[in-house]
Amino acid sequence: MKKIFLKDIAAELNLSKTAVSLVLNNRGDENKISKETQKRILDFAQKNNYRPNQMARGLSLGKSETIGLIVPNISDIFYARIAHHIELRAKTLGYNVVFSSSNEDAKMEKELMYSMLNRQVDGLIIASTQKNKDEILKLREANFPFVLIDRHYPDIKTNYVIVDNFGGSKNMTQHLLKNGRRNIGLVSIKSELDAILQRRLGYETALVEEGLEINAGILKELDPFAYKSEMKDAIKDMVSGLTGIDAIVFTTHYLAASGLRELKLLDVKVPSEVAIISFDELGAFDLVDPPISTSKQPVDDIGNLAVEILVNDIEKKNIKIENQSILQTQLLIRKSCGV
Amino acid sequence: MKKIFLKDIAAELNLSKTAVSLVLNNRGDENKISKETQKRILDFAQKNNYRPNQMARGLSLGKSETIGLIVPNISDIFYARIAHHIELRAKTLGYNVVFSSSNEDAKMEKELMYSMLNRQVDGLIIASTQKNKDEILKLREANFPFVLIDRHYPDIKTNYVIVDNFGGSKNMTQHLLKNGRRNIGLVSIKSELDAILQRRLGYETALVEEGLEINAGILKELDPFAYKSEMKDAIKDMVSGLTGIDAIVFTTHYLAASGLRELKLLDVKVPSEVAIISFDELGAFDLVDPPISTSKQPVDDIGNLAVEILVNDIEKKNIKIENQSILQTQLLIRKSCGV
DNA sequence: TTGAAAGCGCTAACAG
DNA sequence: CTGTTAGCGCTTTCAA
Repeated sequence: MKKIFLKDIAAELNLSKTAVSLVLNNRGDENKISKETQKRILDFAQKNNYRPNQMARGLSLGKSETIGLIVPNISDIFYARIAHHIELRAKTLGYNVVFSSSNEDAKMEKELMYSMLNRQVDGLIIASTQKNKDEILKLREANFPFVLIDRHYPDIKTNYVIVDNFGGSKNMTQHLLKNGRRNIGLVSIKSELDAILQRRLGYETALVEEGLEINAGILKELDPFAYKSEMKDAIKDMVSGLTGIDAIVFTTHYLAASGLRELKLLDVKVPSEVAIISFDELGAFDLVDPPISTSKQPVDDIGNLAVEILVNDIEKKNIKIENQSILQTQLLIRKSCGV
Repeated sequence: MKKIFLKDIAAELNLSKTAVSLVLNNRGDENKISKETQKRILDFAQKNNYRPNQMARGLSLGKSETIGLIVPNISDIFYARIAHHIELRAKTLGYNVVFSSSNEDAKMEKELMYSMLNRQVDGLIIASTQKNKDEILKLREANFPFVLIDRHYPDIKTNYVIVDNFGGSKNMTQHLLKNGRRNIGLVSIKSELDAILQRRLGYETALVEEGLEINAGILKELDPFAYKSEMKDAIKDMVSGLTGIDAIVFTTHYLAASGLRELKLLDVKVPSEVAIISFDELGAFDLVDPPISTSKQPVDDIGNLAVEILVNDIEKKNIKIENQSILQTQLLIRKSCGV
């Protein structure tokens, strides 16, 4: 089965490339090409398994019908799930998706953005490092369609789909308070990410509204690339007699998983001695010992919405209106909270 | 910052497009273009942030420097991890990757293959549904570079990177036997996938070699799309007085997770009453109650190897030699086995 | 060393 | 209704 081109089918059928192209792009009627001719073309193309060269098509059209997706790490189940929904939605709308992981590295992210632009993606969905303000601004200036997910730039007007990190985190903390925990610690990562700041703020706000104090001893911020090794000391420190916390809020699922490992190693009883709760979850959080409570993020909505907003921008070109969605998280209470 | 093209920089510098193109592709020396001219070009390109249009380049070159990845489901942590490693390795070798999920659907998979071919990917990495033999054969005939991962077609000679499903599964089962379990059940999915068959075979072989019998009561094969709802009965059946199994081998991580859920609901003590072990694992299997033993797959090696083999084929074009790797799994023993 | 020109495969005015 | 023609942006012979 050898490759067949547009011109081949034109030649074979004694027609012009134009006619064939038109028909194959469903513009036959519109250009008043006889039903009969159309059928001949379609049949022939079908029978010979004609497959247009998308590079040629893209070059000519100035678009690729491809969406670029940049996430910190595709092997993080959270982003993998989002990617899946993005892919599904994109497919139904006629778009492919190329993805890349930035590894939280600003320079890499910038590279990826340009690499994808070079490849003529029609739009970009980015879970940003939040360290490439200039590049994001450039995209905006250039009127290039893009939507930020999970992480946005609070002081730039862009499309974005994020979750209510503040609210979700506050909820989690309030739940612990409601259940009698008074000495609640936070384990987070050192980060400028707004999402992370908001989660911390939600936590702090809940405490403050309850008239409780926050001090360094109960607020740990670990190096995002060394949290596993730093976790032990952090946990040890928190559960020691000095601070003696009775609950911990973790701002990400991997922190919660890692934290629980250390708690077990230290033989701290969860939840009787220390309750824990996590922002976002891993697939098996309900099976863990004890099952971990969580503020669950609506990954499907994030993915679907992002694609819809993006494709709308790509096709309608009404990029002027920023489309900003803040989705709610869902509080799932499990045994790790002690209730 | 407006877009700049090859011809712009040629015009600006009073050179020909050829010269500029040559230099930009590192073929300046080879074509004896003066160092000075080269520097002028490079500097100008750099300063003006020249970005070649990859569609044009690809069209001209007949290749895209893009690898297509087709997996059953990118949100399965197993494939997400592989994807991550594929992406990393591909990037270092100068390739991008487009991915899509087939959802285990043969027709979809075929669609995706062609869609990617249309987009002129230079090669394909496929974790196949194993239901598209004809298409795979066509790829082979066409001498198109591709490598199968995770699942291969046992009766077709192709490149592939898979794991030793039989051995891994046999190991798991033998471990249970060694620890005194005599009535070991299997929970798998109804599937023609060789990987799944091999896992079952490994289990059966271990039993048979021990002189034990296999009967329908201890061998459950669930519908891959309805395993969650079917799991309850399967488990109930196995632990009932009639069959009274004392251990279960799960052939996938999601089956293990789901099975453990049901065991808990039925108040079956793991591992004292029933030990469990899983082929492949979820991120939190060590935190689960009890921590689940597993045959861990080397996702990094799978990804890296696949890319290396593929790129080698793409670039060296020595597609004649099939490169077939069967990697070993790693048995991780945790509490769910009772030791 | 350099440049003109053809061509990759497809689309889209425009003229007939 | 159909065909001619001119690109899309880049690479690459081939001749100068």
